[in-house]
Amino acid sequence: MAQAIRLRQASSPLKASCHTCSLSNLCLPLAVEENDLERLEDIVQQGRIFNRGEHIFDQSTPFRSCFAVRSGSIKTSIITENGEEQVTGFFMPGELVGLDSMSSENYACTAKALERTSVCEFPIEKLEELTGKLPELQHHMYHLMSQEIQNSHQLAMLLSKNTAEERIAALLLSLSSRFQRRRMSGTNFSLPMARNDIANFLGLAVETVSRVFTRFQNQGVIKARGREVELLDVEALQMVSREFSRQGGQ
Amino acid sequence: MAQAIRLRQASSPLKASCHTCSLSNLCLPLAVEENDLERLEDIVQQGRIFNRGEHIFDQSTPFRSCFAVRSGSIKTSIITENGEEQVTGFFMPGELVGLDSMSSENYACTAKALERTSVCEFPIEKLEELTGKLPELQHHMYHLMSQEIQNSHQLAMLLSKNTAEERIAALLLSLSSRFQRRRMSGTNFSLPMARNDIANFLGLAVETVSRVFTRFQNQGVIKARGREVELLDVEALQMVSREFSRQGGQ
DNA sequence: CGTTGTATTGAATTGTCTCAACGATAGTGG
DNA sequence: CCACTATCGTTGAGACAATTCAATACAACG
Repeated sequence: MAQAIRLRQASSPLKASCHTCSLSNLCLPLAVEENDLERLEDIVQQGRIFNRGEHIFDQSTPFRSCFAVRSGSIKTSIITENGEEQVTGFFMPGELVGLDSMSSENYACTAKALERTSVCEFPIEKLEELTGKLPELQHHMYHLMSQEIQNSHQLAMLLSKNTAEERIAALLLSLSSRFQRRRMSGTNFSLPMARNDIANFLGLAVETVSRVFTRFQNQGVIKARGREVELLDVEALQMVSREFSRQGGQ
Repeated sequence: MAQAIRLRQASSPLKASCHTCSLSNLCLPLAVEENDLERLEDIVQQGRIFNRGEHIFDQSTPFRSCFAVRSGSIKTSIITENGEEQVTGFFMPGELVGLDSMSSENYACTAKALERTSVCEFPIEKLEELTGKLPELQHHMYHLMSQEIQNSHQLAMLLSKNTAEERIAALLLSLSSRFQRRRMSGTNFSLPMARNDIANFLGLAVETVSRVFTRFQNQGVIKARGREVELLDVEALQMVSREFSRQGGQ
């Protein structure tokens, strides 16, 4: 008892304030009734900070928690038997990382901070227990996981049918809309990831990514300097990204 | 009351017998305690049969149910804005279709029977309700969805980094192991899908698929006649499928 | 001011696609 | 049972997008 009180007090300063979190409309709290929010907050460990390059978790280590990005950004990747890396996703604030590991004892991928990043941790047993009690939350979990499947299908589609230009246009637009969701500029942002990661993620050579960037720039569609990107002609990008199958019919 | 009894009686002959189903070790019953199995059986609609080419459900129609394949096989695909088709998966007996639609009002893809196919239907509201009551079942749902995410990542990887030969070898091995799971021959089976579907799924041209098949055949790795396939040298296929990155190192 | 990692640019190579023709197979109706 | 037709699968030759290899430019950092 006394211990319970002590714990509660001790964790109080660290305890999540989903109530006040600006991302609550994107993250798990979205699904939770105001009066149940405390129960979610009770299981969250909040405020862990990772520096650029640090691992949030590692492939093949015991799967314990899912993580919500609070600020910064994360890349997930799989290391194959050959030692090759495959980037499987980029995660921005409000997005949940680790859903692909819920089928195994160990993490299915490695999550790495692309910049100084703060996360909220949801221990999986507690989360599962809670979703069993809160149907809305369970529904939301299904929703998120399903979304992840769809995203991955979209990616597979992009990789199997689209040209380098189309893939990069699609990525830029995806990032753009994700920035916008957070009420940041959708046309003027800085890429959290290196060219290398983009290339890997999109199944291209780094050189190709570079070439496409400059090609877009020459066409006046974007302005790029290193990681700093400005989308000058969003419509053109949209054209490009869905303009496969039709030949040249701009 | 009387109605309840009537319903129970009426549905009795159609009611699922997960108890006796040979696929219960792959499907949802896997996660359910013996004494809870009835509750799962209560929500299942079993025994719907579809002929080759018939749609189990259609993209953009209201999402109502997930389906477990009982016999036969299913392909799922997305139709893009351009009218292009993208095959997103093949489903064999014991596997669950529709998980990618749980984030939306409507089905995210179309499911089509590749041959005469029998399915069990799980209405989604009832399923969600039940998973809220049976933690093991909830866990299993998370497991399946997570698996689906991983599969899709694997596919993305295959599409982005591997050659035509590697992709096809991987597909053949995947099918092989899925046949084996059902205690069927893993080296001698007939492909449920057309070359066209294989090509679409793997992001290749039909011609390329054809060429690789004959190449494998000339190398004595497989024997193929139409959809009938025999894997003559499984190890060679395994070599091929994971032998990217290393150059020429047979 | 080198050093290291990251990004860009160029030239040559190649795997896969496209286009096109042909063969095989299955289903249909006379 | 045999054409007839449609669909599916195979094979060949040329084109092209992206890769690979190689060199250079740029930025951050101790």
